[in-house]
Amino acid sequence: MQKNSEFIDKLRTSGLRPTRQRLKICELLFNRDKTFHFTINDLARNISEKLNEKISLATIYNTVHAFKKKGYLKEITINSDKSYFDTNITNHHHFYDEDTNQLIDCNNNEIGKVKIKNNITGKKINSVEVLVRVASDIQNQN
Amino acid sequence: MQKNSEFIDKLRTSGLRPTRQRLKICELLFNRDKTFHFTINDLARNISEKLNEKISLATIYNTVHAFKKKGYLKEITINSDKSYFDTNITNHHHFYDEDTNQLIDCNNNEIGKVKIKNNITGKKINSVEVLVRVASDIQNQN
DNA sequence: GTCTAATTTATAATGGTTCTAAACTAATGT
DNA sequence: ACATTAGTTTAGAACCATTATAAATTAGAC
Repeated sequence: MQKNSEFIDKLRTSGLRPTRQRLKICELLFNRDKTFHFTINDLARNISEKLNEKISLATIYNTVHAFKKKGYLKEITINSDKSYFDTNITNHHHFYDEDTNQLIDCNNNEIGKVKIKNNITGKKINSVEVLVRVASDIQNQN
Repeated sequence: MQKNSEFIDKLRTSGLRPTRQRLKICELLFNRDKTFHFTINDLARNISEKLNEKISLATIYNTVHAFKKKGYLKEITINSDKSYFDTNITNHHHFYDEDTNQLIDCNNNEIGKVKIKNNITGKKINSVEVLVRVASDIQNQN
């Protein structure tokens, strides 16, 4: 839960002007008890349903990408045509339910720490992401 | 290294007719010492350079997807606009070099076995994929 | 060879994302 | 308060990777 003035500070300190549109999107994304996953499409739908004012699709794309760049969102790519944004920016992993297309955060202790024994010479590790794909126990259909 | 007759069998046993186009693509993809990663674009370029005959882009898409569906290829999605296919269909993980856009297989012992302590009730695990993003040690540029 | 269903093909259509350039607005200085 | 400037928003066009279409071709079976 964050207040409007906190969003203004947050945006300003990261070099983004706190515009009306960005603040509305902040409220929708960050003024919550729990973090969540969304697609651009989800967000656009949410905005047009919940808000009295319209925000241009271009602005939605711009804002989400700006927030990602500033580290307020993480992108989780499932496959070439399904990409989610995550308001949980801590290091964590995911289950992906292939039946329901649901992306589910792993709790602290559901996945043990991934041990990287040898990294590529001269490179530093930016992230380690585990994606566990699950589906109904019944025989997989093709 | 596989022979043409082996590809014919492989295709036939999986219910795919061994057409001239599919066999050519099999040769390019599977007639190698080492497995590798490619994008559809890479493959299309490869075909137009190395082959005397033209294969329609639609056929390339169809074939790659058919091969994936039959389990002869795995798809590795890096982000919303970068997706690779992998001729290594064994369980393994990847490094992704964000400087060079190179996808690199992890050797057997570079990443320890990922421990899944709690799975989602009633679901079976289809795959566990780890992607380690690396980049030059020098300060990350935005 | 004949038949049928699968496959290939060129091309059109699709649709999500990015680009454009004009209008608007936040921030700063006067 | 006003003027200026650079950043932002906007609608709509453009882009482009992928998929759909429907006609031509081909593999497999008889």
